[in-house]
Amino acid sequence: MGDSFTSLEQSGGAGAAAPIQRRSLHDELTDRLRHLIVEGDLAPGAKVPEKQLCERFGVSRTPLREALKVLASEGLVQLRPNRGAVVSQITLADLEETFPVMGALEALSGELACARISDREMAAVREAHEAMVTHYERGELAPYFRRNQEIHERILQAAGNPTLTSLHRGLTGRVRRARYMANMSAERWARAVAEHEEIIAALEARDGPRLSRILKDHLANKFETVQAALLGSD
Amino acid sequence: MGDSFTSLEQSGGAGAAAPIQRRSLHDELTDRLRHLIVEGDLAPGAKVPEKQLCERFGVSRTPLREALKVLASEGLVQLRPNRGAVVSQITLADLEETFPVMGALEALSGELACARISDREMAAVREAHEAMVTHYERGELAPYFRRNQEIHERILQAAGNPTLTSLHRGLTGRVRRARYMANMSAERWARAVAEHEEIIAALEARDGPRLSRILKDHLANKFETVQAALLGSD
DNA sequence: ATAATGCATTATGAATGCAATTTGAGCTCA
DNA sequence: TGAGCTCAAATTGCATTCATAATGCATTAT
Repeated sequence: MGDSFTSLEQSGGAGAAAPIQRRSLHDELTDRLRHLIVEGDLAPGAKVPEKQLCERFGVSRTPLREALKVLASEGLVQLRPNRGAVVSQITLADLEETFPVMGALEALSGELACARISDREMAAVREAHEAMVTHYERGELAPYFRRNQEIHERILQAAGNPTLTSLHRGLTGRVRRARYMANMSAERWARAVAEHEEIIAALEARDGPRLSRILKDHLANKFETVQAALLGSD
Repeated sequence: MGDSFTSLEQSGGAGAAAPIQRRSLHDELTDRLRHLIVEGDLAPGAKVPEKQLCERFGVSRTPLREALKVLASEGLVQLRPNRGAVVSQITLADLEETFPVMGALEALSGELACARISDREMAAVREAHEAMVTHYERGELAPYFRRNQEIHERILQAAGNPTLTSLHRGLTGRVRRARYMANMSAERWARAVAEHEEIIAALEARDGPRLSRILKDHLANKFETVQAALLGSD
């Protein structure tokens, strides 16, 4: 899947000699649609009306349909022959099978990161962690989640395995759509922060196996949190 | 891998009541092209000539191009703006980052399988294992590999996690193209078989953590085998 | 002879057109 | 009333067409 995530890297401070950035429409559209879906602007279960979207983006159906095929291969939409695309629902069962996989991937990322992380990267993780804790103490949920996510992304980055990053990113996209974060109990939140303290400690100690274990458990706990939030019983 | 067998299933013994199999062209094409690439009929690095393929399959460029977009998102081809698609090369570095991820996924599959595998599934795995050992003893490489693969597929199946299966399948497709299996030393082969004995033992004992560890190591060793084969030094 | 330039050919990206399928409003008839 | 049918409108899948960029080749200049 997403070996197509290098968008940030390319635009680096190159001067006038840099190759002109030319993106194809379908590529651009794929990103835009993915964004619409992951961010919930297109509700799960909703039909994806080709015509409307074409008008909205000012393109013809061809590139839009190409984009839909790609999103279907990522599992974000489902294509029903002759009946158009629908934004795929994300069920509790989906999450139940997604989280262990994310756990396995993050565990690996932790192990690899311990072996390869640079001091600079470590400092960035630590900084994100401290910012996250501050947000936690202030009860700022959204910024907390952003920092939280940043930490996991930085660890993945430090692992230096694009395949791993790309698979993880795909799963994150799916999960993100569940929008569970609204209600998380104080207890669970505290526990998550405590786990993050452990993550940082293991990473600073470059203790791969330990970080691996912690991350796996962290994801398992996160799933329980999500489950509780979705069941509305926590 | 598995996606390449779906062509058989369709025509299989489905009864008259089975829903009529209506696949869209782009879907069918995606599978066919993927097959061509994974099986090496389209060589890595080769350009993908739209026109020729259109004639070959008797379709217009639209569905073919849709299929190419999907394959690009799977990493099997690269789309160069305005310059067409090329079958992506698989380098040693690619394998080096792919195998740990496969290892993590297989490790998870082992853990899940231990918790969920049925007696019937276990019997099938054991049967495949015994057949594989027989092929090993007879020095029949290709059938050995088929059975080998079957075992890992069955374990994945028993894990009951489609997301996991799907990610693993994607990586298998990439790796398969390396075509390393031709030359494997007697020593490495023996070791692989010994590891498989351990796999079966752990699975029969339903010892998830142990199977997990074995599978991870198994994949790491497999990577070494591949590496040795590709470097021609073993 | 070699390298650079301009032009014709070809391939690609996207829009449009058309046939097939689905959808659903209105109608029939129990 | 409502279950089933009919047919028009809308939607979809694919083919075709059109515009633009890349490639190959002959020509020219050095």
